[in-house]
Amino acid sequence: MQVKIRRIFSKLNNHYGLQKWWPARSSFEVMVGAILTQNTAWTNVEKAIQALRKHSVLSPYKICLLPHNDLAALVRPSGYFNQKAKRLKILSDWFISRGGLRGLKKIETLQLRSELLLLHGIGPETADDMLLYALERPVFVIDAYTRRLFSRCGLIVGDEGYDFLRLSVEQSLKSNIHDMKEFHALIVTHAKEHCQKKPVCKACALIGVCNFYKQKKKEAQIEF
DNA sequence: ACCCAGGGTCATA
DNA sequence: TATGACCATGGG
Repeated sequence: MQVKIRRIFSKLNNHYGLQKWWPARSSFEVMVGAILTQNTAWTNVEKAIQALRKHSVLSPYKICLLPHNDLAALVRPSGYFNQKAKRLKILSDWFISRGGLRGLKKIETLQLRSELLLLHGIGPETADDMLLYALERPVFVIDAYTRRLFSRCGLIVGDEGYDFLRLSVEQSLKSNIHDMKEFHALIVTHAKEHCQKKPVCKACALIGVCNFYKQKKKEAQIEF
């Protein structure tokens, strides 16, 4: 398991190269993006971020002060705009109450993670996005792509818990923050470019990562 | 016209 | 605990 995970990381890394995630201008923007991208295409998130920037409200203080309807209108392109407007306000309120970025840096990783998970609208993946990419903590992000890839590679059955997968990757990469940032980014890049809506994933075969193929909407798995 | 996207919450059984 | 409904826009 550990060896296979490292092998997948290595192959993706050799093929796609450095990813340099997360695309954002500040830690707070990473957190905003993490909420906005929930079950949403990143291209839509970019439009929402641009709108927030254009109106100069991409800060926790501005978001707290902005009326709900105005905020919802700005994040409209990212979908679920009513939910996400509320979640952004909850995040901003917490961000300020914990002393901003300076305050957050003083908090232990596990404490930070449990606090994030208590916020309404922030689940495991969103919290871990924030911890890894905004707060530089050694926490890996498990998303639907990771599960799918690992499943196709025969590493997992599919019903493993979130934390089991997260800890498995964290151990495999020896809690190296840079590698964890890259690995998650590589998995997303790979999935977006080659594993969607194609009968045969040429990249998987080329890279030798998962060699999956589809048959009439049903996936078939080949041994890794 | 349908399917999916870098999830999470809530109600029900 | 395990499914299903719901949230909503934009691109393929």
